[in-house]
Amino acid sequence: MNSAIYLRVALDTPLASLFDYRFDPGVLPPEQQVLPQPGQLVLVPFGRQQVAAMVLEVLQETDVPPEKIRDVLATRPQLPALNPEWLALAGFAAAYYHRPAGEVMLPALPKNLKALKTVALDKALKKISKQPAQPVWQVSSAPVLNEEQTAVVDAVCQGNGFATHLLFGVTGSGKTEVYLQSAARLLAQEPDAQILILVPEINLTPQLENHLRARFPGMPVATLHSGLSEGERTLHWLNAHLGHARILLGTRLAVLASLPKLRLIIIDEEHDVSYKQQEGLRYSARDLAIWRARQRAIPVLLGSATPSLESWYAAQQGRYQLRTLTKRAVEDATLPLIRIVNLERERPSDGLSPRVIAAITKRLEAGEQSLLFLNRRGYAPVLSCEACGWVSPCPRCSANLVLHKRDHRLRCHHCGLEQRIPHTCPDCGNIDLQPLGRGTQRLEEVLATLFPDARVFRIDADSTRLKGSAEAAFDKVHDGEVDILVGTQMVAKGHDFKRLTMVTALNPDAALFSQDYRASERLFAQLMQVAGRAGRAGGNLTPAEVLVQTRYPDHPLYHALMRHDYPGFARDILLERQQAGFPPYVYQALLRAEAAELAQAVAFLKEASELLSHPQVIVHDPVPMTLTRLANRERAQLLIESAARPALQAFLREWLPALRTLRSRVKWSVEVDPVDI
DNA sequence: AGCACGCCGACT
DNA sequence: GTCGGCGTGCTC
Repeated sequence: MNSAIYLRVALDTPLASLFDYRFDPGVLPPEQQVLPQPGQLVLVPFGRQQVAAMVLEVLQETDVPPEKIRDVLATRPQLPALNPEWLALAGFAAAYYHRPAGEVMLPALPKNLKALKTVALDKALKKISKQPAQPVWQVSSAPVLNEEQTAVVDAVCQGNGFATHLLFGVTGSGKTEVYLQSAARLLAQEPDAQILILVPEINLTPQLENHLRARFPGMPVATLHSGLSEGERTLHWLNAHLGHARILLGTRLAVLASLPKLRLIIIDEEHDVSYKQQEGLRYSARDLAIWRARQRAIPVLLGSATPSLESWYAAQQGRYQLRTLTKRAVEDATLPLIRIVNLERERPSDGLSPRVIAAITKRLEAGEQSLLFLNRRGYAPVLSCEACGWVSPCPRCSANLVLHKRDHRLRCHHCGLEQRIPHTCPDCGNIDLQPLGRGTQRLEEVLATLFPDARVFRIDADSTRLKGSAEAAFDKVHDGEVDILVGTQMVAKGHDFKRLTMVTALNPDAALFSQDYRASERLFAQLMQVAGRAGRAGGNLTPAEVLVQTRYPDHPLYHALMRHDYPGFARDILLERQQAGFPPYVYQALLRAEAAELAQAVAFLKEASELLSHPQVIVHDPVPMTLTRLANRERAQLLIESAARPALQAFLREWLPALRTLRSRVKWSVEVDPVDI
């Protein structure tokens, strides 16, 4: 007879299996002797480490040989179990992206819950127990919605069960107000409902949080994003988990938060690439959010001025409900006039065409702001030797080192390598090395020379490296201490600059002919978004103007942009995608391999590609990645496609275990629904 | 992934 | 004679 009890747990390890441990209350302190339930955390020995584990099953017996079985070290009875719905969500994510369940579940929990010591957890729980049980909140006065907005709020709130609403509206059409009033109505109707609001990058878009706090005084709002301290993260996560927080505002990682009373999910800027995790578990927060809404039979509201083509296509097919806002909701505000500057005719000097210089001058005279958008940081993308053609290569990557003049460095934007700037050409000894091309630092320098009395300011990843400095930089622009703002895509997001009436995209052409078929979709979204920075306030200002400098003035993308015609652009691109057999008309997965030698990586992929076939799945030939060498590793990839998602999934379920049996020194990984190919 | 164990080259 | 290179194997 054997009366032992076993717990089957998930661990944060790449190993595909679950692990069984003996639960022996006799070895535990009295308060930890109660049997843990599925969804609860325990601590277990694993190898020579002690790790947190998620309980998935309580077992009376186990197949694991007795000599291997070890005892649970500690339990966490003070932490209520994650509910079966959450376990199912994490389980789905693990299965869909083909990673072990523990690799999804455990990283989704705050570190303080997983630590050996419980002091931080207990402290947070104590703090929460002192919060008012029934917080009193109200709704401060809200703008009256127009008809279109009202219809969306009605549809979202009155709908029964699961529905995906795609809220399509240009910048300034009042999407935020739809979010706020949908939230207000549901929270008023249901005393314990919770709402999840996802935003791309909370650090760059603090405005929604400010709006929420202003609109709902007293409302328990929790936030989750990478900028929180561990203490804050624990507190906010627990408030969501225990049902106290009524609104959870967060970045993509918040999609895996525990929200037992979740009633509505809102995804702002749903097309934004930052919803896709790009390392570790490469999940799409948008896709998981939609799965989660379906699971709970609740509505999900996706908002964008330039929806992802996946979402737009789903709306065309009727899988999503398209809700369009056609009017600018802000009084007086009009769409900015977008004009093309033909660089073949209007010759630029130092990257600035005469028309752009005139437009800046006009804003300076009017005391208004200009924004110059250049998606390339650093001083110049390469340093070159005109004598022999040498162009500052990165010794570790198949890329060039970028000149950062101010800190006298050459820097690789891919692997982070830094070098001093050489005085002579390493190849031929020539002393005349020239910066080639233009980055934001050089543009800043050019503008300072051209407009000596103007206050020129740059915002990019380099100028905002320190914590909090991005916010300070944006404040400076808001406070009118800047006349000409130079920025990368960082400035395209979220911020409304009240006195900004001119925006120029300096050099957007590169994306038109990129290898990556998604580049034009991203470019259109980016230009629409950056154009939306101009002229949001209306009033007594110069009419807003957006200039796009290009050598391809007849490109259809720019023509659609001038017409503010996302639907037209999307129609063209979808047709191209359909003809070329690209997503959303096919489903893809990518097998990536890296090794010291490219041939090893390719050989591994070749062998992998011959391992298995499936009638509905196409396995392409291995190819080197666009950036073949990264940090001295040679990389190649293999594309797998199918017109049917279940077929692709079935193939991967069989194929990946077989790949693991190929004993190879090559490091490999699989990505489902890749965005960068 | 960690973290062992394990067998071959350059140092005190 | 040891320190340490990373190949191979295991983690309930």
